[in-house]
Amino acid sequence: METTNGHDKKDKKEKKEKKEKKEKKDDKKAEEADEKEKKEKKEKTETAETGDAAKKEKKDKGEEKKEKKDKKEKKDKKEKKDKANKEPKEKKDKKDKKDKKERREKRKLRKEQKLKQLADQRKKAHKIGLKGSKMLASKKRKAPAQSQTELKVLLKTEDDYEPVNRWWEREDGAESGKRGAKKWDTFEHHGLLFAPDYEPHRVPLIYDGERVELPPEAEEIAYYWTSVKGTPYETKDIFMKNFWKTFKEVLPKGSKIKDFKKCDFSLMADYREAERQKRLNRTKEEKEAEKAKNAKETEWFSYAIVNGVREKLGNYKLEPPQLFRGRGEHPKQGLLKKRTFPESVTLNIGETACVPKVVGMPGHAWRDVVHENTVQWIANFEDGLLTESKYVSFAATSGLKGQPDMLKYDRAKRLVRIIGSIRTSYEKMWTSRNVADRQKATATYFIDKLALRVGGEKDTEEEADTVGCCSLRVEHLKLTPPQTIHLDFLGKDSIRYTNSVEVAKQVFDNVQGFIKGKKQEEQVFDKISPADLNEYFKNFMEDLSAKVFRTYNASYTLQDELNKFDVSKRSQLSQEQLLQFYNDANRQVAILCNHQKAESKGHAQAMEKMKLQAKEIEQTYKRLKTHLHRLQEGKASKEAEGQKLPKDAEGTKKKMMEVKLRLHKHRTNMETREANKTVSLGTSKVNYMDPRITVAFCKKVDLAIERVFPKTVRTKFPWAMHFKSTYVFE
DNA sequence: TTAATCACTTAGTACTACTCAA
DNA sequence: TTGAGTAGTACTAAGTGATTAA
Repeated sequence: METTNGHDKKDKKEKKEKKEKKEKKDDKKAEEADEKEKKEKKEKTETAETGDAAKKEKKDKGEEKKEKKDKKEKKDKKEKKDKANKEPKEKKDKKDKKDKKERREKRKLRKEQKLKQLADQRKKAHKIGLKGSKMLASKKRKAPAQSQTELKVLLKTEDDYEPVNRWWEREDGAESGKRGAKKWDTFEHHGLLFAPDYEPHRVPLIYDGERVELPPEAEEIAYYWTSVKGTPYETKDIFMKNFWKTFKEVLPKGSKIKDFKKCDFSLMADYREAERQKRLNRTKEEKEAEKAKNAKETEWFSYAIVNGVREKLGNYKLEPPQLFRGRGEHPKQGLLKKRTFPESVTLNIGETACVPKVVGMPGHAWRDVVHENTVQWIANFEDGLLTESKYVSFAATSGLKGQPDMLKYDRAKRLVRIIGSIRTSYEKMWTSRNVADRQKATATYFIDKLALRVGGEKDTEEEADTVGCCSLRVEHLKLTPPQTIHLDFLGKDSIRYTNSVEVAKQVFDNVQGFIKGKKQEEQVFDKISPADLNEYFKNFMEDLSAKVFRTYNASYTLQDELNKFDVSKRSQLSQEQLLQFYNDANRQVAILCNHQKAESKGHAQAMEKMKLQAKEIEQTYKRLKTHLHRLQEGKASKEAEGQKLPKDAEGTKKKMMEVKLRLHKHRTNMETREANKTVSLGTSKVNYMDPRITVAFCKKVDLAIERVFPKTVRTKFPWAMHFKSTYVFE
């Protein structure tokens, strides 16, 4: 048990007294500093305003008042201090506390007054500024820009800024970023924004050549169908079948609509298109006004306050009803994803916070309200179709998302240090007598070398049939001796992965052994699951799992590619060329992780056009070359006039250089476009590559960070921006 | 021990606003 | 000035991995 002796008590008393003295001193200092700042700011502001006599008088009067006020305050303070000194210790302590509180409140009040005063001044100054500018305009416009700029600078107060939430500098960051850790003590938000009601348009459907007006319920489903017009869903069998099933269910009894093929939705589709055009044709002002109106309406919902700090939310708008657009061969695509009502929503909020009202849905109520401070969601709701619940959480720019994200890159960085021992381990294990161990080692090899996802089990009746490493089937592999494996399967989002790799001889032999005697639809790694692999990884690092390998691989590859940059040639390169170098590195990562995108509609056509343009440029160059020869032989004058060619050899040479450069630029452009036609660079940038590597590279070669990180990415990684050019991912 | 659930990250698509060359 | 192409962003589907329940 802890004990306290007399000496300790004395020490404590002394310390306490010292502390109190210090606090008093600090309070006084703070007050003085406040006053000084106030005075200075006021002086500056007022000087900047106009400087005319009337204003000065006001200022003088104001100062007089302020001085009187100051004196009074000082007098009050002195009196209190004297009085306090005379009082007994206990009373004095109480009194001190009370005084401190009072002082705090006074300071707060003064601050508010100051802010109000400054805001008033700003309003005044704005008026004066306007007046001033008009006056100046009539008087030869004497440097109006300068005086106005000054006003702007001086009139900014703390009112104009929100303190930066430097969550990455918090000492408890590493702990609070972990899953299951306490996220908040106080937590409030305004609930969710429900999707607007469907508004019937009464545009008929044409059935078998006849116009049929549908009841609102059926019209709504039919109208959703027109939203997939022009997309691949329109012609997909599962989608059509499921839509028809949904549509039939809402048709009135005895409806003559019996056959999907006889349904013509074109009038509705035209109506949708007309509405879209109407929106597109709005004037700039109309668009801006609507944007501002929407922003005002949604602002209320878009932030939460976590431990007193404002944090941006992500998907606070609930998903509107629509036909489900599952990827690949998802068995449920085309079915209706129903509207979400408050009765399907559970809110998570601080115990002492006000439970937000259900806005726009009179008579409805939240399903439940909970106070879970170990999770990062503000609400969860049942999906209107799938048997899962979805979460409403914070934006990627928030601290709550940023903290674990930052830890993710540190985890991948720690993997760099132990990857050697992991490789030694699995290379030893791949010859084990135990099949499960051999499979574990071989699967780890694929995850390590090819950055494959781990590949969990899936319910193919509810989801599309896609696979990852552990769920690979015999049909997905082809083996070519001595040691090449061809992979061809549909991965996440039904994106096709094709790759032919020369693997280690032992890996080749193992895979050959695993698939021997198995049917095409049987699993290659039938003795292991993702959980087994993750358990194995825990032997090397407490928080290592299969997905860390992808982060590690992406970051390592990026750094490796960027290291190829020859700094000695830096001065010869433009920002465009530097950007291209970076994007090439980024592309290597995207290819490794198999990040794809659909080829844009006009790609082939655009490429054809570019090829023609390239030919034209080539011809121009040839023509110039011939022209130069003729000029040198003294024959070219007539042709030069007809074709607008330069009149002398020097001019022609100069023109030739220009055309050559243009051709080079054009060809590079074509190559890049072709190389990027199905490669998506953004996914690895946002999710996989350690941002510090990019920041360091940009600083090293003097490439503007905005060229590689758009605003959203920059605000997602504020913690990475201050790293130096010497940062290394190792 | 296995399956189900929960909580989170990763992913491509669709749309809009912006940019730049013709 | 226009229109094609691109960048940026909102949206939401589809993964992973830890925890809980059976």
